[in-house]
Amino acid sequence: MGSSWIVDASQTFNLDLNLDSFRLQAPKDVPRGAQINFMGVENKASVKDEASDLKAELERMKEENKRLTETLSAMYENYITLQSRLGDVASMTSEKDTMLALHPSRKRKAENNQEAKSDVIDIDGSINCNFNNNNINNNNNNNVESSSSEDSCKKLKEDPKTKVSRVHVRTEPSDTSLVVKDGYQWRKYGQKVTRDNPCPRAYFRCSYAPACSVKKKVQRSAEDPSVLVATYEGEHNHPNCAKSETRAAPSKGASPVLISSSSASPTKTVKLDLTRPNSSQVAVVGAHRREIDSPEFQKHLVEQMASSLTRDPGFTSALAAAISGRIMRY
DNA sequence: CGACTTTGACCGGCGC
DNA sequence: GCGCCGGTCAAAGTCG
Repeated sequence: MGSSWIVDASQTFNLDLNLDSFRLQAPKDVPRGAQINFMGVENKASVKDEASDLKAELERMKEENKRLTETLSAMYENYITLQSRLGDVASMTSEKDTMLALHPSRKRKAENNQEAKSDVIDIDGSINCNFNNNNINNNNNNNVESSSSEDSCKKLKEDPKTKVSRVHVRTEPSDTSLVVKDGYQWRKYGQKVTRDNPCPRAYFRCSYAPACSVKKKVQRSAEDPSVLVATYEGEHNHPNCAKSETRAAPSKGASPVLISSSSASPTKTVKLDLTRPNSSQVAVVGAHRREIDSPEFQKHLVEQMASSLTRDPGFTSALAAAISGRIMRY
């Protein structure tokens, strides 16, 4: 009884238990009829008091619940505001990134710094970036500023034709796997803890076609562990293999809406958070209209959305409840 | 039994 | 030249 009440159901349950306990207090040797009488006469008043206390408690809890909900929504609004501000700050620091990229003598250090910075930009500012500049839609291969800072550094020695793209995926906090579902079949070949991030980085190779040289690195963001950062290197030389992917990547993986990289810009970062409704995602989609217009993308989008919904136990239970409710009504 | 994951060892590049 | 670091390899373990 000393414990706090959490949900209405538990209160009902506890109330019943309480009544049971009263019943149990009755002497066993008393005849049945007398037992009922015993309860009714001696404990009726105390049960009523108890019930009214619980009712008051319930009201208090409802009030507290309401307050907590309001606090939560206020915090969420603050979070969104901070995100947009951080995006502005990140765009201001992009000039510094470019300067660092132009001095490869400090390659490794610069790379680390830039990687950290690009995380900041991508995690919170991707939507702003996609909105406010035309880098992604701009089909200009030589636009150094449009590529990520990490890539601008590597470009100095890497094959410039190697495409590098990043996808940020928000996952459930409880989800510790490093699986990003993107419609392809991946084989993990290594995992390493890097210096700049306590979370391990997983290395994947495309296992669908042995000749496919695409590699994928997946690591949790150091700043927001709920965000998975998937870095793709190279290009698939085979069609998407979404149906066989379920075997390689079990159901627990995060499932982003895939925004494929194109030759337009060497590096492109897109974050689509399917775990919460966000009107700006529609805007991101708008920014990638050309890609989205393709039937392949639309098909994949539908598949991803369907699989996201069917994997969500909350959705399935709500669906089941809705269906059973309808059946009961009929 | 085959495909996949895990994980310690190894290798090469880079900075000092 | 040495040590650090990221990336890769490969044997052992796991799973369906």
